Amino acid sequence: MATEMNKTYNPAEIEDRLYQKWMDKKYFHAEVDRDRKPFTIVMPPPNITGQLHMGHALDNTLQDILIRFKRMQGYNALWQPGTDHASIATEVKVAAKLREEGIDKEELGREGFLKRTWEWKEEYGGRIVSQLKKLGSSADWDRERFTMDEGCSEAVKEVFVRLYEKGYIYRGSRIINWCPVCQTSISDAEVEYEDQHGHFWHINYPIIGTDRFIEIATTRPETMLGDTAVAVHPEDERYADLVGKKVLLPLVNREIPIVADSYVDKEFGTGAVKITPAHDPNDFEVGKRHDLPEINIMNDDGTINENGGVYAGMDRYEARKAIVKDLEEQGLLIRVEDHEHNVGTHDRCHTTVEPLVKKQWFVKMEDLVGPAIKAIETGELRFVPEHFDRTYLHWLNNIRDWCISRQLWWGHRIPAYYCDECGEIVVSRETPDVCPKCGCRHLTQDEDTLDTWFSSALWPFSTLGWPKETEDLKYFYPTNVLVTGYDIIFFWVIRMVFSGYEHTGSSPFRDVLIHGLVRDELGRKMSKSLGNGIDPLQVINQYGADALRLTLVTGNAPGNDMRFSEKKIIASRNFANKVWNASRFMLMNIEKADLTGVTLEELTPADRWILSKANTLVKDVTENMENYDFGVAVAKLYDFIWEEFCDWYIEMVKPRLYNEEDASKAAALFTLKEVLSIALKLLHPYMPFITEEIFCSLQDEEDSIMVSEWPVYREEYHFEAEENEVEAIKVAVRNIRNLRAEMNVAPSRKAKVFVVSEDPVIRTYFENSKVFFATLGYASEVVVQTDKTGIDDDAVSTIIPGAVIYIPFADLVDVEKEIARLEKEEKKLEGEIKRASGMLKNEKFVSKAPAAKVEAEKEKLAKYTAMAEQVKARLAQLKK
RNA sequence: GGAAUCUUAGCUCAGCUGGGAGAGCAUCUGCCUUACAAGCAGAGGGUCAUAGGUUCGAGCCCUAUAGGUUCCACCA
Repeated sequence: MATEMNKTYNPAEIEDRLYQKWMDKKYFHAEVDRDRKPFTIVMPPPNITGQLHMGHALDNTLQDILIRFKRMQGYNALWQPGTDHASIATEVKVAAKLREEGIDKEELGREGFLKRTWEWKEEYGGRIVSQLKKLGSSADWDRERFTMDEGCSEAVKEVFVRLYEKGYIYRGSRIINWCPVCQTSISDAEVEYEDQHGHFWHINYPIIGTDRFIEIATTRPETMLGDTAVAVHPEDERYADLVGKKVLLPLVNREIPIVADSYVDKEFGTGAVKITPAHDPNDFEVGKRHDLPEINIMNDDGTINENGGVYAGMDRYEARKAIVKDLEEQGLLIRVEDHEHNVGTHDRCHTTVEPLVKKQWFVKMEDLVGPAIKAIETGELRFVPEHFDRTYLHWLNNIRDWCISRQLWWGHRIPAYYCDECGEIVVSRETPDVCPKCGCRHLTQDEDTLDTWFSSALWPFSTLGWPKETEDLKYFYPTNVLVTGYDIIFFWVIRMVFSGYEHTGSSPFRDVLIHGLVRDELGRKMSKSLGNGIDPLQVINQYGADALRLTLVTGNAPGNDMRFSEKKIIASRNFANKVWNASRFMLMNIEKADLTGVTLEELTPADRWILSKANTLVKDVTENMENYDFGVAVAKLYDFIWEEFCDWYIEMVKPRLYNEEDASKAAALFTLKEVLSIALKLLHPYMPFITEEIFCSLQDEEDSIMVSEWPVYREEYHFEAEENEVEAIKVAVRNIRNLRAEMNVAPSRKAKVFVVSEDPVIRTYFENSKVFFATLGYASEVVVQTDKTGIDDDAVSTIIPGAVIYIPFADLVDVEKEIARLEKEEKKLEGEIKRASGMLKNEKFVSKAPAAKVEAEKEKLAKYTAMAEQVKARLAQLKK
């Protein structure tokens, strides 16, 4: 395989093949194993209507990174996948499809509609799953679940009955948010507020028994049809004498009272408010306080009903126009102002929501939420980044009862039955045959279904078998971490947490890793309407899943939004190619080599240096990954692989590999293989495909990198002295390159390099490194000596700590330029000296700073002082 | 109205418990050096939003201000 490797990495050739291999080998599958520690993540179930978008790609990449990391660390790692039935989204989609076929949902009937929806689910529900696979997701697909499968449905029923029996679920007439288009109630969380231009209509209501009027102002004149009072503030002198009087509601000619209620803001509008208890949440409360009738004037589709008199049958906006016109004709409309206001809309269809009084099912939240609040204090639940616990707590502390019934067909039908004879409500796991109260056999099940999130709330345990006490549940639950976006904390995270405590006695997960949104290049949200969405599948096809994954994690800190762009993808693709070529280089050289029996004693300082660096990398990457700092971890990996390993180590090693006589060739190959293998393993969670492909060509004995052992820090790989040694050589090489570049010396022009040092340790460094120092420093010969014997006075030079390096370029030297270069160096050193000595002269620094810090500064000062002296001496010589 | 968060190189962003400002892209100079031109070597570029404070020492901690983003609440 080695010699067949392409010059550039081609992901399309390998990704599907490797994914199939992983599936065939069951690497993603986890079984209960009491001898191993579990590590569990539940996948936020994507909607069956969904198409993979960048948000999914980010969310699932993060989870896959974690699960692959933990799996390699030896945990029994389970990533539990599945899909969500997405009640409204799916129902709307299927209804639309039926309409295209000329079929009306209502005519088809509930049963027929559900049959068609299940068929639709079978056909399209798996689409998002196959897309997640393209991304490389190592979820346990054998355990794939669906929120409406048998087990999850049983869990839902169980929870409903239990909560009902404990008094947490009740049915009542309350003001709820109604979507006239979807024709269902929705919860507060599903209402999205939008700024809209509107008007403020000032209307005169005539006061009965006088010739006076009271002026009210409204943004929704059509609701006056349902007015049952006018309210003023109790301390408003302007209206004090009017409280208790009655007004004649215009157009409707209903007598309604003027009441005093502190809800009214004296300063706002006219200080008098029309009260429509059936169509406004605040008015509803006022109505309750003053015992006002609730007059519903609207049908479910947003048209005016029979209570609206002549306006009956009109759409709510038509009625508004008509009413304004009629008021104007009667001279009751005083003026119209422009008005900016926030209007609640349905988050699915963006229709303006209509507050209506309806009989619905609710979950009483106050007591249920207690443990979820406490979980933050006790640390049983932790947000990453931490500040999201404030968002979470704020919502919990202000929570209102959760409206859970939906007037939809696709979903879990509410397990409540009504007796046709006596009206008794029976909530039961089984369909009851007889009414427990009157004994008749005429019971009808509630027509409504439950909010989609009611079942999602149970996802972490329903997928593991709850309410049965399964082995899976006992072993894999509670799960370790939940990965999700901040946009879903209210909908989902909170509801899972209180459900977990209520039904299983513990938080469903310990950590919640929050990520941000993937935005477009200009920082805008990716959306269908803007058409600025980038299709992850297209990116995968063009650049590979690994490049996509890498792009999504680089430079991305937890909780922060990121911008996605073609440029970033290309950078990631280039890195993949870099890794590919480094491996190609290795494989081209390793073929004939026999590495058995190579010991650490045989390694050169360069080998030990890179091994030691790799060892540190293992520690850094592991630590950062444990803290969910994937962006930091991957940056360290990137830098190590590209700079240290490719640009330095591989270049250092080339002379040894190209020389058949070199006795340390095997040591070099051993090191290359060892370091590359470590780096690939660390990189695998981020870039699973390319690392697997290379690893398999590298290792014969192991099946797959994804089940290989995660590297650990090894004391025997720690070589501090060699690290210092090679770093010193790197400084020398860099100085020489810089010097040559500034003098415009072509790389092809080699020159003799003299290293002059009185320090025997430094001299040994260069003796040890001659083999690569020569090539990296473009030297025809490297001479290490203790003094300047035999070096031309006008050789160019560069000063490094402990040594001066001379390169005789007789014909090239421009003394003026050389002096200028050295003076620049001198100035730089003097700056350093000033800084260090300044700190050391500060008594407070010396007495208060940690001793190690003070010591380090002293050493630096000595080093720079010595170097500055060398520079000065050299300058004096040149200026002679 | 309340809250969170951000403001660091031309652009996009890192910067871990406070201890000499980083990366990628872009720019400029050289290189087709037998792993890679999707590459190599070198260079330039930042009063870390502003003003105070704490500290021996602040990009990092505290306070205020300005601007951006987001969330929550909402006056009819």
